[in-house]
Amino acid sequence: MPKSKSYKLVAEPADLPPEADQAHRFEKARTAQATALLEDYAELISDLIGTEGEARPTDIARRLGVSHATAIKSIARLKREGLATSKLYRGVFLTPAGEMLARRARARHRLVVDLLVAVGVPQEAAEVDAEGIEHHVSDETLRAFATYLGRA
Amino acid sequence: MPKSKSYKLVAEPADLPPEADQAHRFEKARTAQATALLEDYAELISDLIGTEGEARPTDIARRLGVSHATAIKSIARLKREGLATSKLYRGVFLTPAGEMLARRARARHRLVVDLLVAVGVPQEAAEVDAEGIEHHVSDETLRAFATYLGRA
DNA sequence: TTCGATTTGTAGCCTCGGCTACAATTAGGC
DNA sequence: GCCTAATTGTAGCCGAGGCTACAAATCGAA
Repeated sequence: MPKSKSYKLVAEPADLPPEADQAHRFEKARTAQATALLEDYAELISDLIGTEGEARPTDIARRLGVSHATAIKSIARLKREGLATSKLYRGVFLTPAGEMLARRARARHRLVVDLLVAVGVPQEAAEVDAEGIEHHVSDETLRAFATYLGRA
Repeated sequence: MPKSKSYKLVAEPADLPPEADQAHRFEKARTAQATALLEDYAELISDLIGTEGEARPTDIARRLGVSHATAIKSIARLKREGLATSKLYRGVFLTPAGEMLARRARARHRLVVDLLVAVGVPQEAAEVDAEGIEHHVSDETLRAFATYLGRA
């Protein structure tokens, strides 16, 4: 059944079938989800090193609410991706790439919380929701948030 | 399923160590992610039935940008969860529960897009980001959005 | 009606991110 | 210094959600 012709308001890649646009959005959301966990770990490891002096797997696990085995497995993934390093039975450290990821994740997190609060979301709800939202906020949207908050 | 907080596998804050709060937030984000796919499917199926008269697996797959096999497998999960029905080689339909989920997902999606646009995010970026964000917006935050947009 | 193209479904494989159970190592109390 | 407790790491299981390849059913045209 041929559907009626739609029109696009946005240029980008010339003339794709209309549903490709939608598919592209879902794909974006999926890839964002794939990096979400890495961002959470990087941010947390950075925090722990800053406040505790070191980032130990059990602390990471407790903070994230997962078993230590899960945390260690995820840390292994961070290492595979070149974001962290660690030696056997020693703490975890971030590579420069990991630090950068953590810094950007933290900045994004704060901006999202502040934006939510600014539009009237209660602080606690903002903190909770931001945890899931932050990974899906594009740079463009982030800039708009900063502008809205008067930090352009 | 709705994110009812009536049953709690996780204790409330206040009488817990400080890091439990953080763990609780991460857990919320994880469970939200678990229902995200179901919401996307329900919303899309509802849309397709509305605009095309039927929801066929291949159309669903194309819109979501996944293989038809993946779509069919996910549809099977929707059926397991009591959100959809289908007979062999026939289209997919939503149960009342599925319809409800779709309706709420769509309303939330629109509210998120509108809120983003209202704070200055370009339309196209808002559409893209909302796809990932919508699943992590709590009812409380949603109400704040509605109030902000003057639709309280 | 028959036959090929399309659609739908099945089988099997992969990675990821949970988990428990168990093993190895380190750290602390005595 | 030694022995126990805590920590760290490993193995193996599970389900979710991707994929390809193949099989079965339906549709449509000749």
